[in-house]
Amino acid sequence: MDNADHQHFAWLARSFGRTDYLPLTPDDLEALSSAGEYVDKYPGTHLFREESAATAAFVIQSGTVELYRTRRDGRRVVGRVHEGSVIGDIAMFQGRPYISSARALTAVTAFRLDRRLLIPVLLQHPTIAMRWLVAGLSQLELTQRRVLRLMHRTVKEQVAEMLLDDADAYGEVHLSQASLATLLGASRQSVNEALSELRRDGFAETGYRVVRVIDARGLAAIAGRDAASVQTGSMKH
Amino acid sequence: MDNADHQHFAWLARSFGRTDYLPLTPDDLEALSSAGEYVDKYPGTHLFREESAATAAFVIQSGTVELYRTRRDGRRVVGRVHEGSVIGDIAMFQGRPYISSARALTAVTAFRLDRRLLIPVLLQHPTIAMRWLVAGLSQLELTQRRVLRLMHRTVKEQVAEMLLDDADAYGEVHLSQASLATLLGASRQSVNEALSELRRDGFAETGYRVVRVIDARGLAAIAGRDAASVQTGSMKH
DNA sequence: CACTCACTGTCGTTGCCATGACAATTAGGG
DNA sequence: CCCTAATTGTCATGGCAACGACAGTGAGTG
Repeated sequence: MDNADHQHFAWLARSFGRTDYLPLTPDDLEALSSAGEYVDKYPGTHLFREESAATAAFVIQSGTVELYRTRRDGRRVVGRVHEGSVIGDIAMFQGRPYISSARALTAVTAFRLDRRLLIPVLLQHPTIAMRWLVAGLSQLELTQRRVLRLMHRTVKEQVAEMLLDDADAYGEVHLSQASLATLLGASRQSVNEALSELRRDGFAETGYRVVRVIDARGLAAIAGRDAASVQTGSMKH
Repeated sequence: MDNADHQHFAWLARSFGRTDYLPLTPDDLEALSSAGEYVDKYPGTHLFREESAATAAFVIQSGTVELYRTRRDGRRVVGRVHEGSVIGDIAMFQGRPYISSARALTAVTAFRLDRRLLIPVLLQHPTIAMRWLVAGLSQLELTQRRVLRLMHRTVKEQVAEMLLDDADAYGEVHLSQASLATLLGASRQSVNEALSELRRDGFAETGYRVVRVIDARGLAAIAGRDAASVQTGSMKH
């Protein structure tokens, strides 16, 4: 497992955990109800583990799931997902192993869609299958575009862009600086250096495994975006 | 249109023109025959143009098609495709504009699959639709992995890898150094510098709009497929 | 056969960032 | 409540590549 592959998997796992990737509606789930069942997970237990065969996809109903990958030098958390998210679906469709592990952080209820049961049902509901797969295509393309947008910019610009894209509802990004560095393909030291400057200039605050966005407009300026595309909701006064 | 987007589109166009992306079999085409018709194109005429609505996908039956993108500073050829290739399909499924222009270089016969006719037929043949879309997903993922594999290596290593991956049956890559630079996200000068060294060491020859692979093994060694040079440098992150 | 445009080939300068080394701080388990 | 592992914070060094500038060469056109 070399570094580029690790980065690839980290992005994919993170990408498909995003709140804007919600390929299935409640109506869809209703139609697919015969292809799976509800499962309850205690905190700390796994929905699936990386490298194992992707026999099922999961739709989170309630609770929080942590996505991470393991390497020689330890775990790297790549993201957290909540209700509505669909995880493990792309690996399942491709018949590949899961690209990340998924572990319940809180008590979790999920709808488990078993591959063997799901495929025949999808063949009876081809519109759902096509919407789902097209959503996956779009998400993959978006991810690639994000990666390429980050490629040839300074680490400071990359960090600023990353913070804007990945901040949660409280303006916080719950990733270690090492995880950020992995996603950006930069060194931990450079990320730290960039965060130091952002902190000094009052754009962000840093803590243990967390970065808080303070001034989204300032970050957007650094990231080289036009201010119109900032997603904070507090933009319009 | 900024540079990262251009690079993104160039990779996608190139990716889906690859000989290993052949999502449809002759049997599939037989089943889909009512969704389109054969079209003949004279050399120099276009199958489709970038930015226009993707109303159809094309399956090349015979002849050579050139894929290129246009920028302020001129055309950039991103690849050439031959019989069996399916082009324009991903944009069509997503309902997005074409990401590149496709122009016949020789006399070309293609099967044109019109979106409005195709979708209903695919809903009657959901297995074909699912295979097609899953092939698209895999191709996109492969592309992203290729991009990330190239990211944190020297330009010389990137060029070596690119030549190996993209050489045709005669060991030739028909791209200008500027096009290579765009795909790699490097400067034209650096690509030229790298090619100079490869030429000096007898691994490749360069000409006008063409690079010939002379010593594939030597290039493979430079591309970092030996464990020594790559692994040590990428341990830490 | 001019003439133009696109492309190749080179040279300095400048600056960003990977790397290694090490101290300080925080979490979480026993 | 200690103790270890994980994480953050900082510095010096060296190397690669972007950038600007410009000369030389190939290809197509009228």
